[in-house]
This record gives sequence, structure tokens and C-alpha cells, in this order.
Amino acid sequence: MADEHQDRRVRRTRRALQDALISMILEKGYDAVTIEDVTQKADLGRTTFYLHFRDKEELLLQAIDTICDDFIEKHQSLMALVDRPQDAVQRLRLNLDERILYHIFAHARDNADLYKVMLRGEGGSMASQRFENIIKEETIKRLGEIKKLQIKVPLDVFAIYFAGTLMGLVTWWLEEDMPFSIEKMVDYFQQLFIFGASDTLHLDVAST
Amino acid sequence: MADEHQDRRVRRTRRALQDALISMILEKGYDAVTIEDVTQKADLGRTTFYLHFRDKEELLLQAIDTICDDFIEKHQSLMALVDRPQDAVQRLRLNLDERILYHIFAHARDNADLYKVMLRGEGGSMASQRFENIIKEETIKRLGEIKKLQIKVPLDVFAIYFAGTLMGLVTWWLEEDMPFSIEKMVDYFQQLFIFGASDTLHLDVAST
DNA sequence: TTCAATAATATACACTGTGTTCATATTATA
DNA sequence: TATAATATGAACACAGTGTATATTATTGAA
Repeated sequence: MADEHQDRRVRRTRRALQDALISMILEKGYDAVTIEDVTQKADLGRTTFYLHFRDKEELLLQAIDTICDDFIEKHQSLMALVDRPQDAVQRLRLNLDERILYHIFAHARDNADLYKVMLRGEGGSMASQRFENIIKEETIKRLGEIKKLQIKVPLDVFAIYFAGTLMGLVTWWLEEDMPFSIEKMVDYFQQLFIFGASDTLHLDVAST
Repeated sequence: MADEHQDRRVRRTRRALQDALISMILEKGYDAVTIEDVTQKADLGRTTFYLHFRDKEELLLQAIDTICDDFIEKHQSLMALVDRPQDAVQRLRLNLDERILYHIFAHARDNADLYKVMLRGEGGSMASQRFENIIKEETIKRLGEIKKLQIKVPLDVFAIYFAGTLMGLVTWWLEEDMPFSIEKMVDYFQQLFIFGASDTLHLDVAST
């Protein structure tokens, strides 16, 4: 990323193409979107597209990459700022900290269109799994650090439980046009993920 | 479904096309698959495809519909057979019964290729959400029946928690080529979904 | 077994979208 | 303003779609 492309035209063109692609995908679905659609919406010549991107897929993947990098960057600086915990258990617990969870939902809200496209899995499956993998790997990394961890399920399974639950809630929240505040969503997530259905429903399941 | 198309040729052709499509999608991704690819793999003329389906999407959706209907049918007959509980709470608890959960994983295993395509969200997003909606609506229906239910999160949120957790585990299990027995997966699901991360990890999260 | 009905095939065609080339016009910045 | 970089429109070959048609092969029923 040495060349931060100083020319205004390039920045303007690429941003316009990205925005146009995302909005067209939301409008008619990835497959149905043509390059002509994108350039027309961006008010650019069709050939201009090919000066910047090989095809539709490259543009989408680049957009997703950018947002993922942005997420990681902000996430890590927030983690560093929030606390400097001594032991790994506490560092893991930090993942469930309100401030961290708030940031995740806020990032999704601030980039809602792109998140929707990404979480819906538009444009081939590998696109959407990029974000899930980030969450999964972070979880595995943190859990792996804990030496004498007592855990009742395999690490992998626990990681997809965390990633799946979180992304499931975020996806639903965005698709329903954010019917609850972030604070409420964070609370729901903590309740469900940490304490499970048994506590949430007041069902005495153990007696089954 | 009055005309169960008695002609062998029709049955053979449609099944061949469906199998070919699924296997080609797994091979090179939905977008990259052409009708030519499908008919060539099925050893049929290209024009034959259009005698049966309007386009790629119709064929895929029909395949997914069929497997969803099959799932519902088997699920309901199993529910009827397993128990005839008096109260709604017990009927809900039935959803977490080992036999019911076993059936879900077994159905995924028996139709692994189609499930993979479906769960990856290949071919537009609405395709994959069909299955998730079935699980979600079933959950909402059962919970809705319980009049004096004490629940700490909105019904919708709980439903996607259930559907998301279950489908997350099934998806991971299939993509990893079923590294654990169904019995183990059912156990993991129950542990995580019912008791949550706190119990699973032996973390005293409440003290945060 | 025969045969009318049905299904599959090969060929041909018009159409849409892709990705490239090239000459020309426009724009940014030194 | 000079000039280097960027955007544009027209033209082109190509791949894939979906349809029409004439022909061949297979089926289920008599």
C-alpha cells in the first residue's frame, strides 16, 4: 500500500465504483449486476472500470478487505486502550466487555450496506467467510493462550459458537433495520452467549 | 404435485441435472457454472436443460425446496412419534431432545453436498435463508404457544440464537468433513446452547 | 409387438454482457 | 501553462444465454 494514489480522480473513481457496486448488489443481487449497471450508477464510462479492476469480484473483495482491515485496526487499538490485563483468562473475558461488543455493532451500523452484502454472502461464499474467520481466529488465539483451561467442547467448536452467535445477531439486527439500540443488542448477546438458553428462558432443562 | 411425472426419461434427466449442478457448484462456485457445464457433466444436450428449467437459479431453488420439504416431513413425523407432551414448555424442551437433534445432523450428513451448497449461500442469498427460516419459524411457533413464558430477550432474538447456533455447528461440521460423530455434535450443541459459554468454560463471568 | 406420444438431440440464430484496444479528450499537479 | 496521468467512446472478438425447428430415440399403453 505504498502508493496512496494521490490523484483525486483515481480516489473519486474507485470510491464511486465501490459505492455503486454495493448499492446495486443490494438492489438486484450480486449475479444480476452488470459492469454497465455499476458504471452507469457511478456516472463513469464502462471502460474506466477496467482501468481499476479486473472484474466485479475483484472490486467486491477489495471493498470487503478494506472494511475488514479497518475493523481489525480499530478493534486492536480499542483493546489496547481498554485494559492491560495480566492473565489470559481476564483477557478472554475482555472479549465480552461491553465496550468491545459495542464497537463491533457500531462498526456494522456505520458500514451497514457493505456489512449486509458481506454477511449475506453475496458474490461467492469466500467473501462472507472472511469476516467470520477474523472473529473465529481471534477467539481461538485468545483461548489457546490459556494453558490450564477447562473446556467441555473442542476449541474449534467453541470458536464457531462465538463467531456464529455474534454474526447471527449482527446480521439479523442489520436486516431488520436496527430495531434495538446497540446497548440492548450487547445485553442480549451477553445474556444468550454467556448464560445460554436455560437461564434466558427459565427452563429447568436439567430435569429432562 | 398431481403429475408425478411417470416417464423414466424425465425423472432420470432431472435428477442428473440436479446432481450435476450441485457437484459443479462445489467444484467451481455458483457464478462460474454454465449451463453447458451442467449438461456436459450430466451427459445431456444443452437444449434439454431448457425443456425442464428456465435457468440455473430455478434448478437450484427447486433442489433446495425439495430437500427442505423432505426435512420438514421427516421432522414432523419424528416429533409425533417421539412424544405427545401435554404442556407447551415440555413441547419446547422436545426441540432439544437428542433424537430430534440427531435427525437434523443425520439429514445434513445424508444430503451433505446439497446442504453445503445451501449453507454456503451459493446462488443468491435467498436460497440459503430458506432453511434458516424454517428453523426460526418453528422455534417462534413453539415459544409463542407458551403463554406465561418468562424470557429475557425478544422472541425473534432468541429464535435466531437457536437457528444460528444450530446451523453454525452443522455448517462447520460439514465443511470439516464431519470430524466428530453425530452423538458428540448433539452433545456439544446442547452444552453450548443450553448452558452457554460460562458453564462451558468454567469462567466466573458474573464477577466482571 | 406395435405405434402414437413424448422426450432428447443437433443445428442455427439473435441477443446480452465481457474484456480489450486505440485514438481522443479531459483533468490534476508541478 | 505544460505535461503526465486519467477518463472516454467506438469498435471488436468472444462466451454464454435462451429460443426455434427439424430430426431421432425412447417410452408406455394397446
